[in-house]
Amino acid sequence: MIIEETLKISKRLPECKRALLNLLYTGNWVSDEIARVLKPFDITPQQFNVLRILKGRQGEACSLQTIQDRMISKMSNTTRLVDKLIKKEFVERTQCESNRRKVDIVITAKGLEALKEISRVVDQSEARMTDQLTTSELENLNALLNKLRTDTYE
Amino acid sequence: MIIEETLKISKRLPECKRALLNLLYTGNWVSDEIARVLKPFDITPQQFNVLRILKGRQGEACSLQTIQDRMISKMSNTTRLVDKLIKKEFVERTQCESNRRKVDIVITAKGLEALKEISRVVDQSEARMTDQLTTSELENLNALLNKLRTDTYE
DNA sequence: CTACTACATTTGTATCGACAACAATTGTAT
DNA sequence: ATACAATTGTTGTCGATACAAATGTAGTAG
Repeated sequence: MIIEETLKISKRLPECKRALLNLLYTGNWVSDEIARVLKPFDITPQQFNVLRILKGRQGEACSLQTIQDRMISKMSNTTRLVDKLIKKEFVERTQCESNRRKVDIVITAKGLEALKEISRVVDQSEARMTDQLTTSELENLNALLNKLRTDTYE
Repeated sequence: MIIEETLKISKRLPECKRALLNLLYTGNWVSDEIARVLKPFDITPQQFNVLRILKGRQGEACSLQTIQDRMISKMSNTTRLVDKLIKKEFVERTQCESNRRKVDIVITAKGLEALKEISRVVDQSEARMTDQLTTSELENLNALLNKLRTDTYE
C-alpha cells in the first residue's frame, strides 16, 4: 500500500516528501514491532541495543561515550539507561584505570544469557518483517539508505 | 558509508538485519534533523505533523481518533498533544454535534500562518536531506518501503 | 425502558527522555 | 607550576510519553 493511502493523504506528495514520510513511518512500524516482541522480556529496544553493543565487544569494556556512538538512536542520558541494565544485573560498571573520567561497562554472564534468549524471538521477528523482500531488494534498500545519508555538508 | 561502519559493527550482518538497522538508523537521522529545524519555532515534530494533518482537511473538523490514525508515529495520548496546540492557539477544540463522544479539532488562522512559515524551512531541510538521490531512486526507495510493509499476516 | 457492550476521549500515575548545570579528570599553553 | 580549556560522566528538573482506569456517550438486545 502506498504511503498516501496508509496515512489517508488526499493529494499526491512530491517524491522527496513521500520518501521521507515513508521512511519515518516504516521506521516506526519496525520499531513498534520490535518493542512489542521485547515487551514480555521487560526490556526496551534501547536496552536491548546496548546489550548487543556490549556483546559485540567480546568481553572488552566499553565507555559510555562508545556505547552512545554506536546506538541506533542517540540518547541524551546513557548513564541512566545503563543504570537500568545494572539493576537487572545484565551489565557491570567500573571506573576505567587508564582514564579515570571514563567508566568501563561490561556485559555479565546473566546479560549474555538473557540476550541469547531474547535474540531468538527478535531474530524471528526481523526475519518475518523482511520476508516480503528478496536479498537483492534488501541490498538495494541498504544502498539507497546509505546514499541518502551521504550528506555533502557533513 | 555502510551502516556497519557508521555504527562500528565489526562483523558483517545478514542482509535482513542490515536493512532493518539501516532503516531505523536512517529514520532517526531524518527525525533528528526535522526536530532540529523545528526547535527554533518551539514546536515538536508530532505537533507539526498534527498541524499538517489538520491543514490537509481544508477547514473540515477532525476527531482525535482520525488525527491519531494519520499520524506518522501513533501516540498513546493525542488529547494532551492537542492541548499543547490549543495553548498556542494553533487549533480549536469543540464537542462534535452529531456524536458527542467525539471532539472536533480545527486549525486556526494563526495555526495556518505558523504552519506556512515553519513549512518553508522544513521543505528546505527535506529537499536537502534527499538531494543525494535522484527522483527515480526516491521512487525506488518508496516502492521498497511499501513492499516491506506488505505484511501477509495483517 | 433497562442492561449491556462498544466507542471516544480524558485523567491519573509512573516512567522516560531532553537539557542544562555540575563535578571530576585530563590535556595544554604560558 | 598555574591557569584555562576540553573531555567524560552524573544529577536535577521539567516536560513528554505509555499505560491503565475512569468518564461520558451511543448503539443494541431483550
